[in-house]
Amino acid sequence: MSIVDVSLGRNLASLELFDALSPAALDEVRALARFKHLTRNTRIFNQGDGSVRAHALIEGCVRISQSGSDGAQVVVRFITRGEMFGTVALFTDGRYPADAETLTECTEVSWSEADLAQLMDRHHRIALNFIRIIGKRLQDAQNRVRELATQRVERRIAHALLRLARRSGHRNSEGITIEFPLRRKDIADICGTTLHSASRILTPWEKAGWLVTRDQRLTLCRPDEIEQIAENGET
Amino acid sequence: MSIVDVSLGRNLASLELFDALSPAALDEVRALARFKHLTRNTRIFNQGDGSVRAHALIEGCVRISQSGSDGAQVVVRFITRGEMFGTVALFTDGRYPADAETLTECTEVSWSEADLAQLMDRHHRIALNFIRIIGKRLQDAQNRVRELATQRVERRIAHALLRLARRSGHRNSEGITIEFPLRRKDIADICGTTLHSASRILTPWEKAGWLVTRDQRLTLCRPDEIEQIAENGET
DNA sequence: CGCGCCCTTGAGAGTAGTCAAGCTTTGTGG
DNA sequence: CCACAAAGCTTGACTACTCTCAAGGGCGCG
Repeated sequence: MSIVDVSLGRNLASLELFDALSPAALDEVRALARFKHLTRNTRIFNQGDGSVRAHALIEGCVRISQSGSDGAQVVVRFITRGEMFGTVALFTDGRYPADAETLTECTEVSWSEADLAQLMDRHHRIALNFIRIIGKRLQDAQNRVRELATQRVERRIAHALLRLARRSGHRNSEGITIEFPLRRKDIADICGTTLHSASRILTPWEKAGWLVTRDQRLTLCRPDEIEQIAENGET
Repeated sequence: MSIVDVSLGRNLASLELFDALSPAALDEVRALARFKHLTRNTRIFNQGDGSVRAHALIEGCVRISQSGSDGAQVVVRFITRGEMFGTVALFTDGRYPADAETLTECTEVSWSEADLAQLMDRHHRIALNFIRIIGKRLQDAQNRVRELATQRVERRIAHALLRLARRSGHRNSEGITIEFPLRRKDIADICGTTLHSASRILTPWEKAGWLVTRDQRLTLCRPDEIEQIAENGET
């Protein structure tokens, strides 16, 4: 077993899907896994593609986005190290409902639908983990629906930034830096607004020193102020 | 076994969650089930309640709605005969994320979280069915996010009505009647708009003869016209 | 008959989208 | 290393969709 295998093996155990699995079971999981290294800005799958696989990210950042027949686009989710993606299509209609594209260099691992079904069959725990994961996603999605339906753009952006910071933020001397590259357009597509509105809202925040964009990375310097907006809808 | 038991037993087999289960397995399922009859406008559970159960509706209609801390409300989903509800909370945080209220007289059946886990453990098929069900819901939710983010109210209402008609519509001489009582406010809360906007949009459609409201039941007389609006965003 | 619930309609205001132009940063090739 | 192109961002002017506030009508029920 090479050094790479060892380290990947350890990483598999840290995926939520394989939480609390025995070493023997993990061996089986690893035997069926397909690892892949990807460069920046690579499509992993496209909306509508068949032959779906269950994916997990070992390292890097991936953007999941969905477009309607009219071309309008929303970002469904950002994926970071340790998270699963492409899971919605599994065991339902067998087509990816969204696109996945790498934002950085990535290492991903994936299993075919049939192999995953077999693993679940032999290790009941995996099925339960899977249920927990998509249950949480469903809650997230429903909260997002409520936000979109009831809150205004400024507040949605504040919420989105806080959520991203909480989930994938690194604390440093300036504040909390969100680890993946975010263009204004991405922020807009997360919040269901336009590039223009996003820009109009973020610029004053930058001017006020509440956040900084550098090299497409966002740092929240004053999360407290942004929290204010998220809560009250005003400064 | 009484006549009621027999008929309920048959009904259990028709629930998607217990699809393709052996008669023996269904017996186990039934043994752990708790049946309940409910009158109109009854709360089944409240947002935030603990000790969650897995629910399924044998007969009737239920509205699932969620409110934010500011009181704003959205309808998450309408449940009709044969569907599950209250599923999101299972195996995640153990609190209902929404309210459930009956819109008609109802018969529901439910299982405790522990009992369902045990059933899944013994009958792997149930877990797979469960995954399929919430996978589909997740897709629905994501599509809804996209609609809210990219489409205007009129189009969202058209889509919502068509979806409801497709899922719970009965064809008759006038058109397709949606089987549960829908107030204007409900339609608004489904589409993330206000009672006023919903009314302003629906009234012209009624005037044009595309739909009729009678006794809080909606009938789509001209689904083709509504389809037009859903597709093109114009008449 | 009066009250409550639901729906409709009008007027006005404001949020956010569209269109358009110019600026900054990044990347690439000479 | 510079020049130029491409991509991303900001900003202004304008428009319009949708919300808010307000008033009134219809219907059923006690």
